[in-house]
Amino acid sequence: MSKPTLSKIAATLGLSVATVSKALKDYPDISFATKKKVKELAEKLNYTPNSYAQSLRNQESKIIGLIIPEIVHHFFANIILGVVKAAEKEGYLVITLQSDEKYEVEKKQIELLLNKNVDGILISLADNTVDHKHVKHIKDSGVPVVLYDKISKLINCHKIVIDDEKAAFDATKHLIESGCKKVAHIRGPLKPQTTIDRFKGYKRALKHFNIEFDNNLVFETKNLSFKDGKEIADDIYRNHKDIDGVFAMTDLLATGALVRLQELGLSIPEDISIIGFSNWFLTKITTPRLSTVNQPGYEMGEAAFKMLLEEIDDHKNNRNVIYETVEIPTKVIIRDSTLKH
Amino acid sequence: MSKPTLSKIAATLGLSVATVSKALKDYPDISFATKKKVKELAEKLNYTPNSYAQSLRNQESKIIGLIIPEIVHHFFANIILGVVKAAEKEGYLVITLQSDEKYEVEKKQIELLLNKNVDGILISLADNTVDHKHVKHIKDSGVPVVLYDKISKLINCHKIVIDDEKAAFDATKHLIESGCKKVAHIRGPLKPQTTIDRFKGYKRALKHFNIEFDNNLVFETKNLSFKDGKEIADDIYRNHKDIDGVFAMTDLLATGALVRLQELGLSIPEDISIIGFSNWFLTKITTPRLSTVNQPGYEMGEAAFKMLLEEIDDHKNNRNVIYETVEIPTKVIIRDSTLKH
DNA sequence: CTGAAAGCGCTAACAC
DNA sequence: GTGTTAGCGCTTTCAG
Repeated sequence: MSKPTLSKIAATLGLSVATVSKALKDYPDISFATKKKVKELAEKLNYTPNSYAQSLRNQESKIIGLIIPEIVHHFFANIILGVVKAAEKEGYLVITLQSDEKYEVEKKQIELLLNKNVDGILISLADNTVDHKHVKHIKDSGVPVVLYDKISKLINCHKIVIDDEKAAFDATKHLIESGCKKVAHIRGPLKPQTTIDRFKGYKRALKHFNIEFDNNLVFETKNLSFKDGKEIADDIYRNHKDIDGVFAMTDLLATGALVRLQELGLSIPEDISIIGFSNWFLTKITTPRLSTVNQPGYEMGEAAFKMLLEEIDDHKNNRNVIYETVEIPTKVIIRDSTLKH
Repeated sequence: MSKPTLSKIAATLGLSVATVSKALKDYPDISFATKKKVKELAEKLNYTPNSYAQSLRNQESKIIGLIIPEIVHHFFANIILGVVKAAEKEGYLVITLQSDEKYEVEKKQIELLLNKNVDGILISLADNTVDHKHVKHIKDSGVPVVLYDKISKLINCHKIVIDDEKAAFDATKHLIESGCKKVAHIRGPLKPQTTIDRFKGYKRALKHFNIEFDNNLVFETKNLSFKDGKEIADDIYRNHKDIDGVFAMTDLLATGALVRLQELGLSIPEDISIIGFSNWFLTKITTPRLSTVNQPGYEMGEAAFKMLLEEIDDHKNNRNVIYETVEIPTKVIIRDSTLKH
């Protein structure tokens, strides 16, 4: 019951291995009769080419690597799905690895993937990744690489991102246009670019509506956790009664604030509007349902794979590539935690 | 800048390919001096073996396949993570594919994986999978396969499961022991085994406490959705005022019921206790926080990989295997939606 | 202690 | 139209 090979088919048919190979691939210089014979037997034996041999011969595996900071995560899981489905459509399979948001792990995993001779690598940088030698190393090895979501401007390659600044601008704009006069922002720690960009978008929206920026209305959290959201809500309730709108940098923070403010007796959105960010699953099941910004993970994954494939092809054909950064559009999703206008 | 190979190292060192290969693998019949020379040069050139060639030669790829019904799913994402991390530790990489809970897709993906000559396959059967020829085909191809979570008793292979019946028994028992007199059950559609087993566990718990089973207290839903949970809650409120405990077959159903019952003015857990199933992330952020049953995805993934690896080894060494079914223990997690006792 | 040689299964240039 | 040959890079047996 061992796997049929070209040589076995060749032997039973009294042909050469080369002829069988060509027959199966419909080379024009093989007679119709031979092709028929070969294909029939191959079919009957359930022949499939040995992929190791093909890879060795063709120097390509039709496998790509995907490094993701956190697999158990609504947004990132959507990215995985987008990549996997897009890849499958094009005959590629995906090896997924989790970097745990750690530079050291990321580095090791790049080596694993490179040693496996994958045809390309998709990677979202860990938050604490500052040095980029490891990504450089991928490029030096002649392996195409595409950065998605958390990128670095210092690396020259294709990139797939969302425009965090614009998305945050839109979210804040929605709050203001729906009637909020005093809009607070719950942000994350200083470092990652996403935090900075969303903060910038918030500020730009205020400016756009001629509202003076007030640093007392910006609340910084360490963990982006549900609990952090609740604590900020306490602070708002006690010390900033005049706040009537909150743009939180993640849905989890927003949900924490939403839950706590209601516990404290406020009505949402009548007393205070809240909008989150990411459109996580949980936004659909809060009471009231949370307005948010859709962060299109699936589409990003899809786009990232397509760009990678393009580069793989360019690479095979020795075309030189001009690196692009593609922005996937976001959209404000208005549910019930903000006022309509 | 092309990849160094054994023959390049051999050439520059004036040795044969065979010697270099053996030196790198510390064969005892190579002199220390030669080993040193070879290793130093390999190190310097950053030599890594070509994995295609190794695979072809050794007939193994150190890659396994993982077929999962739904990637964007808290429980399944945890399984992926468990598999990926356990595999990485043993030098294996994981190709992940999503079957969309469809038999046809499942079948196609098994072929993809088999054609890629993976060393083994991990698969959770789609809900609508009834025929098992495709899994049989894996075994016939001589590729180890382990079933996890959604299994079939008709297939003879290693399996990793939780004891749904016992878990449901424990959940119901907790409700009864904490004082509930009339315990309802929200269940899913008839087919999947998990639904059946959890229903059985519910019934056994009633029996264990000498409570008569009442089919009017069993609510069947089609989609296991948040909305379904809400609708059942309406039904309970209108027609079954005496129900004081609910065991829902998923956290989402439980959350729907919890939200709706509170909207209707009931206090939880004072008027009615609710317990869910799976310990999804969302259970921690409901108000009150949802009691549930922990479904250990990470551990299942880990265990599934370990079993697969064992079988891969057995297979390599021509040991014949006795198939086992391993149960990963679950645990009732008491939070605030059920009474303490 | 080292190397020659065979072979894993497939592809493609070239010869016949 | 078909076959021969070489080779992808590595491992391992066997001879020296």
